[in-house]
Amino acid sequence: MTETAPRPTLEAVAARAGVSRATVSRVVNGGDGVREPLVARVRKAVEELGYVPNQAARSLVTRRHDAVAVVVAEPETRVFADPFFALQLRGISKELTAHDNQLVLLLTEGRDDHARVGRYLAGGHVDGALVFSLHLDDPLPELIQRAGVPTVFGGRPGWSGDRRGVVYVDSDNRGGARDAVRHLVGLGRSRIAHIAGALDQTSAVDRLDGYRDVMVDADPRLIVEGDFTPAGGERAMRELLARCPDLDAVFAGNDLTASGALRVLRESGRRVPEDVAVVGFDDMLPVAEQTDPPLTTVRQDIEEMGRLMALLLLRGLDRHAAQQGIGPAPSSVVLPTTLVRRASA
Amino acid sequence: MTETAPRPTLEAVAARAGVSRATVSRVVNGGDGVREPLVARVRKAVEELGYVPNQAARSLVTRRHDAVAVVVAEPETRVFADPFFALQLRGISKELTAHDNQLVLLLTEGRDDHARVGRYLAGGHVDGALVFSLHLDDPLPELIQRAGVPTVFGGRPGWSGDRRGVVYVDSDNRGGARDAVRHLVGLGRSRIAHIAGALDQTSAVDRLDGYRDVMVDADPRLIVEGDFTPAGGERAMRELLARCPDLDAVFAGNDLTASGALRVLRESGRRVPEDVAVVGFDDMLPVAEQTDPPLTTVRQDIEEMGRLMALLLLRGLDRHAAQQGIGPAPSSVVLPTTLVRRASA
DNA sequence: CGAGGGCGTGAGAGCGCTCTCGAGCTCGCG
DNA sequence: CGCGAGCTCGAGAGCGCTCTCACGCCCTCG
Repeated sequence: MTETAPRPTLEAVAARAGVSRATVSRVVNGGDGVREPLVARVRKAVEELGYVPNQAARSLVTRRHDAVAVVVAEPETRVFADPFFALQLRGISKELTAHDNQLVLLLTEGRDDHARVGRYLAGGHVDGALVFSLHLDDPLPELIQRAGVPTVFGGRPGWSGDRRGVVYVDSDNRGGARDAVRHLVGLGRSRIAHIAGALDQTSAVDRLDGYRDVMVDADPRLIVEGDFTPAGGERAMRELLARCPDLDAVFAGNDLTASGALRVLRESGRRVPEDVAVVGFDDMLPVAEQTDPPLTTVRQDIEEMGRLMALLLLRGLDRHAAQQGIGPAPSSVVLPTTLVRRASA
Repeated sequence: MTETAPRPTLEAVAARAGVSRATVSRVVNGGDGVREPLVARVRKAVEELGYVPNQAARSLVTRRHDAVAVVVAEPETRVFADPFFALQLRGISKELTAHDNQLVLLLTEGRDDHARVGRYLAGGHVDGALVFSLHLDDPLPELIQRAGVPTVFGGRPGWSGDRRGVVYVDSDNRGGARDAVRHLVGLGRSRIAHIAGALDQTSAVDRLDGYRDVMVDADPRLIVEGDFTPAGGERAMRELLARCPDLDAVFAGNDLTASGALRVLRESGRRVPEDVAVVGFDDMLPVAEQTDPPLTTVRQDIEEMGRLMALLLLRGLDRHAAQQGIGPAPSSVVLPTTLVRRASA
């Protein structure tokens, strides 16, 4: 806790360099149209005074903030239990930093928080928003749409409203799930179970759909809804073993679920992969590599998803600033997944 | 990606309510000294126009931003591998939100980023900073000290510079470690090993000190430096078993380390806790509860640490604003830990 | 009944910046 | 040698807000 010193203004720099405020401003913002000797003088003055532009004053006139809100709807603590969120955040941070934008983090906690977030976004404090809205019934996307803030969603928003202009970045959950199940089929398995994630999330739904694409007439008893947690995986696996003791493979909705399932399989005396082959989803490294046996899983590049979200948003903002001029309107991106073979299948 | 509508200004509200800008401003900022009928009229106009104050304009004159930077120095990906960071962030977010402050997240990636962060903080874009600086040789604290931004550190900064006025929030790592080791002693164990964290972090050093407090003349071969990861725990455990096959207990630097150690112990045919008792640190729930056997560990309230950091900073800022007037200068806080007994010791 | 003291309100300056506009200069070409 | 085009630069307005200050009103007290 130290004292804040008074900071030099444009005026001060101008005086020191013997030029006008306007010229200093030009130099600070790129220096086009200013002759070299002056540029040098101004740069020197800036350096000597340790001048840093006052962002508030600048925003006041430009109406840009060079700041982006990242909204994480977090009704459950689950989001924090796995590193998913952190990785995505890192990707976002990298991209924003590269474009000199700030990251304003908004974590929501329950319904009343939504209003707060809506107000903040509508308040025009940021140029755009990156929104993680996991659940189908989430009111947040609608709120944001109404706030009129340029937005990119993380994951396909499961959302019944007006879909025009909605931009999102997602993994190819369905395709990845198909690859996983096909892999199991290729291994000669036929009684392939699926532990889904909570089905109010589009990622869980899409993975289930992918499973069904391959297992066209699957025994419905082979499908159980989990919740993307290890504990949920255990519960689901127990139920599956009770229902269908003859199952010979499990496609788990994510790696955490798979880790729980593996534990239960081991307890029950099943050998993995000999008796039951297991495939996960995510390739969450600390999890997938540390399970026993190491997990065969579907990799999605989470950090890249974050990076891309930020990139898409910034592109959109540029377009916005340029009066819809340059380039095509950004559209949603679905990233491919890859199957990573380890020992469990 | 939608259009942004033009937002109403104070002027507009004033016109609609038939009062001056000054009066509207007063109402918006609490309404003291304005008579009831006017207050009501202004409130109505605000409501009808959907007026939201322009934060940039406000900051320009008040020199407050109601925003706090959270700086996470992250030379290693480790920070993201465990939910530690996310939990702390959540605590911070809650407290900031409760005081209507925004959270600006700054993730650093390598040395060159430090300069960027320093510049940003010095730029006066935020009122204060919460800094997680894990490593002893980190230049960040010094940079920030020089930037003159009110700051609270997460974890005791291991830092050779001027310590006056440095405020931090930390767990009682040393005391917690003592409790853990005493517990093992109480269980009748005498060959108690310690897998430390990377010793360029104060938390690791403090825990090691706590271990030494109890094991005053410990066999030095019983101490191995790990790195707070499961893989590091495995490596360390192997080395310990090779060096001291007769060990009967392990105090691991954190839960992740313990999980790795448990795996190696199981491999080597040791029973836990019968042959070797194991205690961890953190009580990281998804980890500690899911190990086999469930982990006895030292709990620290991570979210509370975050909350407290934010609270301390905001208090400091108030004092700052009030010309050092009210209340005592905030000082560092060390939070107590508690031993959580499960099956592993 | 008049003077004095609040209290509530409005006028206006100014926070630090960007950006438009016009003045002055240089240069090229007829 | 003259004139217009094209640069470079400075003057000044204004972004939306807060805050000081002064003015007018009402109330109180002598």
